[in-house]
Amino acid sequence: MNSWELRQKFLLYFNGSGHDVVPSSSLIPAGDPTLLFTNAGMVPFKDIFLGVEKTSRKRAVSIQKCVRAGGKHNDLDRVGFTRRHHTFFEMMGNFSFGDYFKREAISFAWNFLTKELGLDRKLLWVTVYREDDEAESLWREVTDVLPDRIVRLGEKDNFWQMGDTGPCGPCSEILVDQGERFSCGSPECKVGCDCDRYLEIWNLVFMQYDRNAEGILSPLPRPSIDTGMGLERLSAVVQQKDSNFETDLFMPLIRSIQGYSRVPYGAGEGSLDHAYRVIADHLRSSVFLLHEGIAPSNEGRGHVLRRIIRRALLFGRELGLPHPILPSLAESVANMMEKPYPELGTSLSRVQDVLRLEEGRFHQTLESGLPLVQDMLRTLEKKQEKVFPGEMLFLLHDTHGFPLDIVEDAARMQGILLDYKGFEEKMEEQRERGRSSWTGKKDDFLLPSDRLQRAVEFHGYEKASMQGSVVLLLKGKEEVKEVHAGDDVLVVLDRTVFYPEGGGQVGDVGDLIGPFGYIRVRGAKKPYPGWIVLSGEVASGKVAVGETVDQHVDEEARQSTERHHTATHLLHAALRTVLGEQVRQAGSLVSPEKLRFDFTYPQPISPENLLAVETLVNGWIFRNSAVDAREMEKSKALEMGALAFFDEKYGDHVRVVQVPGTSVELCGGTHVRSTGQIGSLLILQETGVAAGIRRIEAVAGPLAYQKSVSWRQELKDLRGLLEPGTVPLEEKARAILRENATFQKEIQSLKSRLFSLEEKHSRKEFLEVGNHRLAVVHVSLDDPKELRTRMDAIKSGIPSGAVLLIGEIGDKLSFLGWTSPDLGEAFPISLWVKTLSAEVGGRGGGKPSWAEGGGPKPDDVGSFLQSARNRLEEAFRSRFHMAGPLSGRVG
RNA sequence: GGGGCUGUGGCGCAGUUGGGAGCGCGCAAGACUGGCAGUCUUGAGGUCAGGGGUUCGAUCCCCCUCAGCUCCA
Repeated sequence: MNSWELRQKFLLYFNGSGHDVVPSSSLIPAGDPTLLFTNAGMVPFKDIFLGVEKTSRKRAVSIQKCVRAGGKHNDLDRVGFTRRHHTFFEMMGNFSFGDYFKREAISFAWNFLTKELGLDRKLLWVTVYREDDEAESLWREVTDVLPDRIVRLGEKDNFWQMGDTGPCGPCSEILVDQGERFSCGSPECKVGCDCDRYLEIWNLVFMQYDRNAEGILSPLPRPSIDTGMGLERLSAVVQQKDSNFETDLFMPLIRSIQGYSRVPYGAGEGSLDHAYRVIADHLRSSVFLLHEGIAPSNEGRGHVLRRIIRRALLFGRELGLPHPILPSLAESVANMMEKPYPELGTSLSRVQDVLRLEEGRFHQTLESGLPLVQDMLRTLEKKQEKVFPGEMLFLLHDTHGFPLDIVEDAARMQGILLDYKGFEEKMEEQRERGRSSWTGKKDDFLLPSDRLQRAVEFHGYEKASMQGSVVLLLKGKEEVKEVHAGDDVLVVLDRTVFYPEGGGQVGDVGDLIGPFGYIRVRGAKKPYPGWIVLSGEVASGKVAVGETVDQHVDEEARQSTERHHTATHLLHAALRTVLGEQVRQAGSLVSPEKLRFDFTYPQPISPENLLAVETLVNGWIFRNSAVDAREMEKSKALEMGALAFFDEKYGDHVRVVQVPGTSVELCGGTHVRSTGQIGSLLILQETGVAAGIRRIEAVAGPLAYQKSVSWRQELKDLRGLLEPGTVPLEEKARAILRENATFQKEIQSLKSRLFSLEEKHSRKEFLEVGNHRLAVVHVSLDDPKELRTRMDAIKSGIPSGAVLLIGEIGDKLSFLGWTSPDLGEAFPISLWVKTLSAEVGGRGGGKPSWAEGGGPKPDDVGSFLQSARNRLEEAFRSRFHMAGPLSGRVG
């Protein structure tokens, strides 16, 4: 029986007994920031069991896709090395919400296994909770389980709870005896043993208690049922396979992988079978996670995904798989899962793109890191050392993102150990740096949160000015009763129109006008929930606690901020429309000057897409839709599909800002009344801020207009300068650049011809000693590089000899010396360059046969040159008169 | 938010006491070869990411900006 038939049978069986078939929900748990991924079949029903969500549904059946990886207890490392561990799996389950209880649950499960699937009851065992007599007697009553096959176990195995408090209860498991050969061999081996012999296939949870904070259990009014049976395990049992990986849920994929490797897959027996299993498992989870819009990144879910993908690639190396390999294997997954999950096909090409990108990135990482590892290992070998330094490990990890597993593998072959302790120390330093830079910014607020009896009322959504009375005053860090002109102050009013910094929106600025003085407000913050603290400076007079002040928010700044804030929401929606749902807000800054929006996306946004986003936003602005902002219950907001982010905390009542048909977000900020007020949006730049996170900066309203005016002016000025006539400006500019390049080259070649002509005329002035020639040439220059061109011209006429070029440029002298290769040793010109440079107060040096130097021009250039020439000639003459047989003075 | 690394012909990369910008592939022309594959010769192609500083002189050292990678928060 293949897995597809198994799915059908399961759903049909329970549907036939009154269960609604509920399709698998997303791998990203909706509205549950505590959970990284959906990791059990009951996750979508959690709120029902907790009593938070009301439903008319009494019974449900589902096959829920799940991911277990990352988080606290993560056994990612074990996947592939056991028969049963997976990162991605499917959980079949039937659920009762206060409807049937133990009797039916037991009966349904037993009947399905023995009657529907025809499993032999002689192979089945049952466990119940130590104190659950009811369950044991029910097993005896409603099933024909063999009497000696019921085992009682303790809380560890057979008591289930969701959290420290809340619904919980005993559970009961059905196990399959796989036979002697799966046993660990211990004489103690029996049900409950960790080995593979007794395989748990179905867990029936009897939710019957509610545990309160003190740990006391009280009976639930409406006990419920939650069961879970892994599709992979059941398939292995039904298909009589030794491991989950041999079933039709994995084998097509494993065979695809095999097509790319020379290493055969040995059905659990081969030496590299674990690599096959890791890759197959990880591909399943990667494809499903990517399908959900999760992108590989450095944090949270994306980080887990990246680790999974990279781990698959790591094992791909063991099998010698080619690159890129993941995109084609992803297709195998999509094909294999086509029947239950046809939607995989629609996202396949996007999934493949991301995989290709990530694979390439990983490859790059390896290529940059591997040489470093090899070098280090060679060095260690030379030094006969056996420990790979932690500092190097840290460098590999921190700078190159290099997987340490690979280092360990490579090191092991030389018997070298890794200094993980040193690595951890470096890592801790890094963490400390991060922490201190973080908390260092946080200015601590001195007063305790209960210093304020009543929460500050916020009226900034409706108006920009109102009265309020002064409740607290701080001068610097000290609480005072009265503040005076020039003081830096913090002010708390009983009610305020000043928006406190939050949700990315900066705090308002404005004025407080009291009876005896006024304060210029620079910003507002929210040090604790319910507090709003204004900061500013007393501009004149004095202000005291208890006084009533007129508050005025700077409306121009506020309006500009509001335009930017609403524009941010539109931008977010447009990005999701153009680039896809994987775009997720990763940070935002909304100020009067501009908006800055960070979001997850794996690569730079193409100019076309950026334009498309900008056009879309402006279209929405011109449509002038009303912006609706109101408070409502959180559950209702989520039902509307409001975008909420996991790093934000919201109470039961939330504020929802909606542009009908375009954008719905939970947001506490202030907004324009209708999109038309934004005027227009102009994207200024798109940049990267970290791997996988892009940043867009933009301006709206008058600022956008001003910006475009200044761009127009720049263009106009350029046109005025370049005078393109009817030719497009860019083309004109290119033409000028091209022309310029040609001129440069022509000048170069003209100069070198000129220099070689000059050189021919002056050749007769060269000093000749035997076959050797010496030239000391003085020239004036515009560009120090010209010396080289001149040198080329001169030395081409000197087969053997030396040249010293002295260039005058501005108020400096510049020397360039050359000797032919045969004289390099005999007459090292570098010494002369060095000496002469020092004489004029500069420095110089180089190789014996080629040296440069220079310094400030001496007062009497003429006599310096003369002296230099004389000394050089003298040295040259004496050197070669004595040395050479060609000196002409033989005998 | 805070660190680390990288940026050199179209592509992949070298380039240490700071002293003439290089290699491989690709491209163009020519030669060898019966043809192909190939070999050889010659050549074109560079704001050394951009800007500033130190210096007689900067691809190299220092500072800033931009881009990419990466770790921490």
